[in-house]
Amino acid sequence: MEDKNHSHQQNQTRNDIFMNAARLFSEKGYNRVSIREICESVGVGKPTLYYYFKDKETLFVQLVQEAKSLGRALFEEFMGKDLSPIEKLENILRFFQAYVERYPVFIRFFSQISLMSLPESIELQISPFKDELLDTLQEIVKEGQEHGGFSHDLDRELFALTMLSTIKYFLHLKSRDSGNEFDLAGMFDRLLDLWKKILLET
Amino acid sequence: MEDKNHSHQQNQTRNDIFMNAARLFSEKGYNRVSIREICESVGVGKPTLYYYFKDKETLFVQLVQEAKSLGRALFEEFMGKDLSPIEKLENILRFFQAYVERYPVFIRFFSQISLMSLPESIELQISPFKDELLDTLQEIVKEGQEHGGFSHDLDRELFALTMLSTIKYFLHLKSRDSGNEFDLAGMFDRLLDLWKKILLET
Amino acid sequence: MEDKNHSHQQNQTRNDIFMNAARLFSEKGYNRVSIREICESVGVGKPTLYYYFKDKETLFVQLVQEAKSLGRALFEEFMGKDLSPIEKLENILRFFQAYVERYPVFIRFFSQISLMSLPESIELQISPFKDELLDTLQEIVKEGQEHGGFSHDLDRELFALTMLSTIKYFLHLKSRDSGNEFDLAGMFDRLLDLWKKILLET
Amino acid sequence: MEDKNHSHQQNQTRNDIFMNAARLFSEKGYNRVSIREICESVGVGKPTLYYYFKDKETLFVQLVQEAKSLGRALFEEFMGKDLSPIEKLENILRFFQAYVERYPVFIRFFSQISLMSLPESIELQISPFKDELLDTLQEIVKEGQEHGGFSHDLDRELFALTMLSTIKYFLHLKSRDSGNEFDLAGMFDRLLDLWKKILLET
DNA sequence: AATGAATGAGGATTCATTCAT
DNA sequence: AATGAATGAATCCTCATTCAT
Repeated sequence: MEDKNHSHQQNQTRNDIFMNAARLFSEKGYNRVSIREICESVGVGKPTLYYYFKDKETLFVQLVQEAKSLGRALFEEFMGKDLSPIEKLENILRFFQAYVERYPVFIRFFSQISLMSLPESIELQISPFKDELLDTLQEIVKEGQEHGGFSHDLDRELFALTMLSTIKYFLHLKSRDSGNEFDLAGMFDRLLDLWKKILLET
Repeated sequence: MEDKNHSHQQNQTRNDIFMNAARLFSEKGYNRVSIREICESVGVGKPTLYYYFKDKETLFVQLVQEAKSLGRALFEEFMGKDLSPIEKLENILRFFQAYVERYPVFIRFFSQISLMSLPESIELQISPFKDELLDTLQEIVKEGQEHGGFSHDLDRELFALTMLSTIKYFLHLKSRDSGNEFDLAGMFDRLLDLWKKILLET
Repeated sequence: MEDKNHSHQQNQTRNDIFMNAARLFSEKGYNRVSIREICESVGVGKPTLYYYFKDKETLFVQLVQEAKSLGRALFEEFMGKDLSPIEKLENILRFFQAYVERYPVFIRFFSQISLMSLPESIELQISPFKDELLDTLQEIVKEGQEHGGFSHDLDRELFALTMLSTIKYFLHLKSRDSGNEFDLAGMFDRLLDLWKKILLET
Repeated sequence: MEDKNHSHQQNQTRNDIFMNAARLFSEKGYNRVSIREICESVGVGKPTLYYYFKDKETLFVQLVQEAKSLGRALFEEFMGKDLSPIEKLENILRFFQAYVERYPVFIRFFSQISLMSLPESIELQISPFKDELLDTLQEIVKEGQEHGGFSHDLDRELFALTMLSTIKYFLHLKSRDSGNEFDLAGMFDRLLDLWKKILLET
């Protein structure tokens, strides 16, 4: 039990740094958050941060990886095997909703990443991740066209891109919505209706 | 004559600073471009920059305003009075194409703006501009539904948003496309086809 | 039994720190070796080092004293009572050869000491040791002049200094000779020949 | 005239930094002198130093080059063409005396260089300089043996090394002699006498 | 005997900005 | 209209050292 406590305490500081950094980065971007600022927000000295993270860059990259990893894990929960294409699209939107609710800090952080002006060294480490979602969306549409009743004369690639950009835009809006006025769930419902109308031919 | 020369020279330096700053900001973001870097790229001393621009912030804001203003002027050229809704949508895409071709630096800069992590002070000055385009798009769709043959049971607001985010996303991709491999014109053609198919009911 | 083991283990760690510190200091100088570096090279935590040594300074000074003390012990082996002055000179060179072979780390360390830029506090503790060798050399030459057949009109003090600086220079060269290309023994033989030629008048 | 003043003022600060840095480095070694310390000793802010010198390393390397270059220039003055080997040796010693008198700061700095523990990057830039003097000394002895009446059965290489190390040792002593108690000139006179006695066979 | 976690002080360097000229 | 020189404040990061366990 003592061991657990110990290990818990250990992770506590590290986690505090982690979460505060995520929040600050998502609020102000990489360059405008200083190590000092992070440390002050946590209430530790600078060397403590450097005890847990090699440097600012590493901290940031680990943050990205963590956000991705949590996202992927959550995504799995929503991606059952035997779903119809429409259900899959629905679940993708539900997944983002859930992500937003469960990790509000990370979604802001995550939705900002692609938009931040980052040091080149970081971009290189992050870029490989980019837009697996686009592939997923395309495949769903393809599947839908093949045996899901989706309209055949629809530009598959382009429509997937449209869906992707819209989702991202909504997440972007939500992440900037400090007063919780933006009803993401409602917007996603309407979005799904729109997609259905477009995709399903009569 | 001397005066003119003088004044021309004056504008020349100012303009050099302006354009180099635009290029650098669009390439690397606000925070990662230093005054020194801008001055070196122009070949003048730092006080020269401060002679023309109050400070870094002012330089940036003026840049935004200039890009907006040029954009608006160009937009007028494409927005004739007696156009059908579809033609209007087509022209909006043509306008962006033209903007990209005519002001390649500014489009990159402009497309970065919303994405940059900016000091709060700047954010406040810029935000009022945001997304007049969304209104325009909504009105076109509305007009189309009223007397343009557009599908009536389409979520107007949402579809406009979809269009907006897709355009932005394409401009974003184009602005990051260093090797000129991204065929914006072709994509816009396909996009217009897609929109037509969706909007025009049979 | 357990106690002995215990105590042995204790000395082992202490000794590991000691030797690694000696090596690192001799390779890079006092300031450029960090406590972290020493600890990492040994594979212990920093507090362990501080358990055995009060601080960096103390560690260094103890290192100097140890090197000196080992040197002195070895020196005694080479300084028999009934040696002729020439034999004494020869044995001094042999002593340094032996020191180099037996304590390669310490000789590097030792030869660096006088050259390192050290904190004042350390300098004060070390300086008293300086150059007992010079006195020894002078006395040998004096003895040789008095009843060893050494040339009488030789500047005793100065020649001793010449001998000292040459020995030191050779040790310095040897200590920097990573590839083991420098033949110290051979050089010392030649050096002894030279000295004989100079000291012994025909 | 104004221009000269201007340029003088300009060089004044730079030179102040230069000389203070030389003094501090020679007193305490590279690592233990901080940029802050140099700036405080001159009375300027840190950015001023960085205005004149790229970084600490560059400052140091330029210092070395300057000391070397001044040394070489002075050396030329002492190395006439038609000198006898003995006169050449004498002049080498006189040259060092002159150097010490004319550039007391630099001699300390210069004599310390080889002894300092420097960052590897600096050592690489400096090492090419090493010990042209040894070659010079060897050639003089060779010349003396061939037609200067120097003893033929003297180990040429070794004796040159002996001379070199002794000179260096004296300069080292002088550079550490804060109270000006060490009579370098007198020592050099005695040294020359010793060398003559050894080199010139009867 | 040894450790994980934390610290305060200080390191070199760069920033946007301004002065006198 | 333009410059060389200077600055205060901030940047990221590392140091030797220590506390509680």
